[in-house]
Amino acid sequence: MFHLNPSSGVPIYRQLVDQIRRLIAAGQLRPGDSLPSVRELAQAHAINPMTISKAYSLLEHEGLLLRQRGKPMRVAGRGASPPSDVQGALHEPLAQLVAAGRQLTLTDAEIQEALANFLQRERRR
Amino acid sequence: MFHLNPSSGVPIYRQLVDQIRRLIAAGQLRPGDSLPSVRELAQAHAINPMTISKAYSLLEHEGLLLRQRGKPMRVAGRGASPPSDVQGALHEPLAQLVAAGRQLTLTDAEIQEALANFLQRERRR
DNA sequence: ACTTGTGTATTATTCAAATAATACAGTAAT
DNA sequence: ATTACTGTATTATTTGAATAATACACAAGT
Repeated sequence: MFHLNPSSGVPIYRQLVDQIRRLIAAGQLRPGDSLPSVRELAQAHAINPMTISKAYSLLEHEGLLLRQRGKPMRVAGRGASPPSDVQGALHEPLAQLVAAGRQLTLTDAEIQEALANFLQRERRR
Repeated sequence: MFHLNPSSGVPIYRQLVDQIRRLIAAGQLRPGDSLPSVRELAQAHAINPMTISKAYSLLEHEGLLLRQRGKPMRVAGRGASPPSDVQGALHEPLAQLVAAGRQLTLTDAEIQEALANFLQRERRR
């Protein structure tokens, strides 16, 4: 069900997180669907159950998965996710951008313009 | 001249590489300019000269810097400086920000608003 | 109660990347 | 030749993330 390559440079738990996120986004996994047990996956890929659990936990923290004690993880429903801390989650990338801009002696307006241009270009693709 | 944070999660040598790349792209550092000596930078930031050297070597390998035995590193290229490419210089931090925003399912306008807010707050400090 | 299935908290281990120590080689001025 | 600068090759050490071992808690069927 999943492609996990232990020697790819990308951590296994991250490969799993990315793949599950994509499957949910694409609708392959739908709200209510349950996921393979950590032991099942662990055995199939010859890795430790905790590695799978780590991936599941991250996705649960993101609001994409639901945990139910003693039962398998399930895909969460849409909009069922708790209100995310937008300012908090964006703080780091914002700070990075602004620091980079300042180092180039850009004004605030110029930084905003750079973002506007970037979004504009993306929209064109 | 540089902002190096040893406890940021991002390796120091990589922070340096990124910043120098941006400064060159934006024209802040021009062909022929020489860079601070590894010891100077190392002392200023209380880190090992080899860490700086590692950054310099990577940039030399990229063709952005020139090494001259016994002499300081210099920015590669000669003659007129290439046109300043602020947009290109900021591409990475911009992409990071937008990716984070998309992850939160924000609209482009909301991402721009978050930046505006951030700048506003900074101005107040 | 027992068995067999969930996930996971806690702790230990592994392993590779990042950093540092040391010694060396080139340049240039004195 | 000496001094005072450059950067770096080589080696060692540190550090932190990724992974694993172990033991535990809950659920559900028997």
